Amino acid sequence: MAGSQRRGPGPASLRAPRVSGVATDDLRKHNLSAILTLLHHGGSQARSALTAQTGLNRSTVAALVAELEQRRLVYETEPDPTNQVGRPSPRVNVDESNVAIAINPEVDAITVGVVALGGRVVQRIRHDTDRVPTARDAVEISARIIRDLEPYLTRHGRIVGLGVAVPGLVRAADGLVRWGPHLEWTDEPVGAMLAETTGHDVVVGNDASLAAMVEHIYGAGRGLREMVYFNGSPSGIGGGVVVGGALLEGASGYAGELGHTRNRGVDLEVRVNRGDLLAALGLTSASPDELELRLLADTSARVAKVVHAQLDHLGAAIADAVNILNPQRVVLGGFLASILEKDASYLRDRVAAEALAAPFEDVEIVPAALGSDLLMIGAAELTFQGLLADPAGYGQAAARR
Amino acid sequence: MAGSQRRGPGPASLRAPRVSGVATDDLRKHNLSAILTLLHHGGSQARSALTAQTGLNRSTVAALVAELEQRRLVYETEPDPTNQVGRPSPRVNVDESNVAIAINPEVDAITVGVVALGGRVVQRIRHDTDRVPTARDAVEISARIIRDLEPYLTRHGRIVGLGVAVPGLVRAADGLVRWGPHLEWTDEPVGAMLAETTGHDVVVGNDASLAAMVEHIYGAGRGLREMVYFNGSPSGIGGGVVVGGALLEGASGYAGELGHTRNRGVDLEVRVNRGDLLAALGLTSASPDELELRLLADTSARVAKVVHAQLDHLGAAIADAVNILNPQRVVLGGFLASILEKDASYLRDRVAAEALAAPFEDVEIVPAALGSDLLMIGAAELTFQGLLADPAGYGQAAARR
DNA sequence: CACATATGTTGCTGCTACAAACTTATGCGG
DNA sequence: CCGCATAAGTTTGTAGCAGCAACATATGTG
Repeated sequence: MAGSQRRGPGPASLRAPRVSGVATDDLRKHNLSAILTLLHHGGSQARSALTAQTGLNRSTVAALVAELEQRRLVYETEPDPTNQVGRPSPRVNVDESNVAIAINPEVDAITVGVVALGGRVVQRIRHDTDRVPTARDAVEISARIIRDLEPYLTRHGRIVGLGVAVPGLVRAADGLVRWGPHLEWTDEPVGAMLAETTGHDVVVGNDASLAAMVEHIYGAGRGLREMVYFNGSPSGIGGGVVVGGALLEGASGYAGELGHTRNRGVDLEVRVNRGDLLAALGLTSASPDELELRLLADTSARVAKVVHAQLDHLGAAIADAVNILNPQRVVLGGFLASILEKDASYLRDRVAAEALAAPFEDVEIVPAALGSDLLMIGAAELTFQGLLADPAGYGQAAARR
Repeated sequence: MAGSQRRGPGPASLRAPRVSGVATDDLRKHNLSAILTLLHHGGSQARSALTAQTGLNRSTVAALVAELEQRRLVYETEPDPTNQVGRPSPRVNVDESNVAIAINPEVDAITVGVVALGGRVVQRIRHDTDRVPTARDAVEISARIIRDLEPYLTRHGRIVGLGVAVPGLVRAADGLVRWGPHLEWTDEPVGAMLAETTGHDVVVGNDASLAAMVEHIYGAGRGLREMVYFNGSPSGIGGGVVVGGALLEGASGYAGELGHTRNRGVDLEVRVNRGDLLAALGLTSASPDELELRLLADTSARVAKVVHAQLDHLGAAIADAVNILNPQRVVLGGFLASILEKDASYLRDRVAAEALAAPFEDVEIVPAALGSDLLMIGAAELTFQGLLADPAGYGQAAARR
């Protein structure tokens, strides 16, 4: 059984030739998807809660949950003692034996994780490399780790697929890494290589976009329809945009490159960068937490000046995003969260000065809520999207092969 | 019968508390909507073409068209002589007796138009004003014109509603005009006022966003899923963004303000403006066509310099949009189309210099395709969206009242 | 212990789209 | 001019889906 290789966010089928009609079986598919997605994103809950959220009849929900249970995607347990009148409703849980394998290649390590349906990171293996890994290195290292994990995972459940979070531009159509400046990758078909080597379905996405998606689903952007995410990492500024509750992909999957907006003739990430902060603090390296602590503890004018200079540029970039996209919330991750915490009102004033009043009124600027497992969950989420979109078809397709 | 007042683009129902489940009647609604939308946007066509495009069974399409016909939204006519083997398929036409009334207030005139389902502008009345109209002026003038038109329109068909294209920021929730700098309007409830006065449903939208929508449906962005539109008018630069085939609204309806991106410390529309072009050409005023002709005929270095300076800034703004949104096409309207035609390769080079290579590869930069009726069609389109989203429910609701 | 309340369960109904069989209208080749 | 191939309309019956009503069950309250 050869794995197939899919595009970035979202299952390939949604890209298929647009046919606008909808038949009765699409209906079932949609409702199964709605329920499984509610559980995957919202966690275990009473069946009656699903009834309320979907707006479907309770007999319909019972039937749908039964089908998902039969497909080993969820299971029901005894009702919680709720101290409420009325018959208690059974709890519906996602079946965590369905897992995705997440892969995140970086300049100094390859991290491979196992993420259960529902979003819990079950396992996480970091393989440090002594040089910047080539695409082939990354594939071989991950494949080796996966080979070791696989027997255990398939004995207790099934592997839905592989998801890769890459710091670089990923072509949606086929998961080709067009350009990864820090990894020095150009046009590397990582997805195809991994599919070939491991025999699993593979999806590939941009790391910051995936982080945006995860903050949207589980973090600081939860429940919002319009959100913009900026992430500051040692290697630059990445971003992601959520529109209408879904990650913005663009025509080819490159959308969301907020770090490369040309703010005053140069890229935003040239003016706003982690290195200058470290230098101002007199450090050569620091963990994200350490940087934030030192930054908040520092009271020197020199550091304040650097932070304000960076907030000026960041503010302008946020203002542009606010004018163009009119989001409900702007979420800042990485060191951008740290400089936000350092002087939030200054940043807000800078944005206010450059954005239009009306869209500015509605926007909140907040730090990211999630920590280090963000990219593992994001890569896995990419993989789960196919299953979530068609819970019935997915199992069938796998069985038919 | 009192008219109700709705938000900007899109029918209010879609904003209702998100219920994710879908029942059988939603299915019917969706398929009726799909067929009516195909006809409204694609024009009259053979029933068999609808079958092919929807992917539905031909008996299903026959039933759906019959229902639309019974609701007087479409009618079938004799098949075209196609010179093809096989039984000819009847032509299905939108029923043009369903009309929307479009209103466009400007600094020197109020234009009211009648637009038929299908997008044809049936009538267009321009009322010049001797001063910049207040919101009340605009409402009274339009209401008077509508009162005169109404008997004729209701005798032959029905008025679906009123659509208003306003040069300013419009709050989606209730159609309030938050800020219209050139009209000098602030927080004017034009929609509510018009609904009150005329008794019709009213929807209000931003003029440039509506223009973007129309270029997307009928013009230079036809069939695309991701498109960005910049419009250059005497009063500034407006914009609109199409994402996933739908106009981007943002959290409150203000999205798409591309003219106010802060390119080098000032708004784009300060650096790129029509006045400087006229001045360079030694003109004080000119029609759009005239400006374009003079611009293309001119060979002076002075004009070339002004054009190139403007293209520099426009190029940077387009590059930002390309990096963030990764559109398939960037469409330029108004005088922006004129400076594009003047030196398209220069603009392309400017964008190339500032945008990332990958998203730049996929983008075309083209002039707008549609002319002066753009805003009439756009305002009407806004009105038709409710009908298109639920062809059955719409008629019913009106009848029930 | 009776009652109100909320939910699960069961059997039936209506709606929707589909499939199959048949019919009709056209072009084409002899 | 006729028969055949083709493509589409039409008719009739069917499968699947969600909803609904009636009944059953489990909890809290007075």
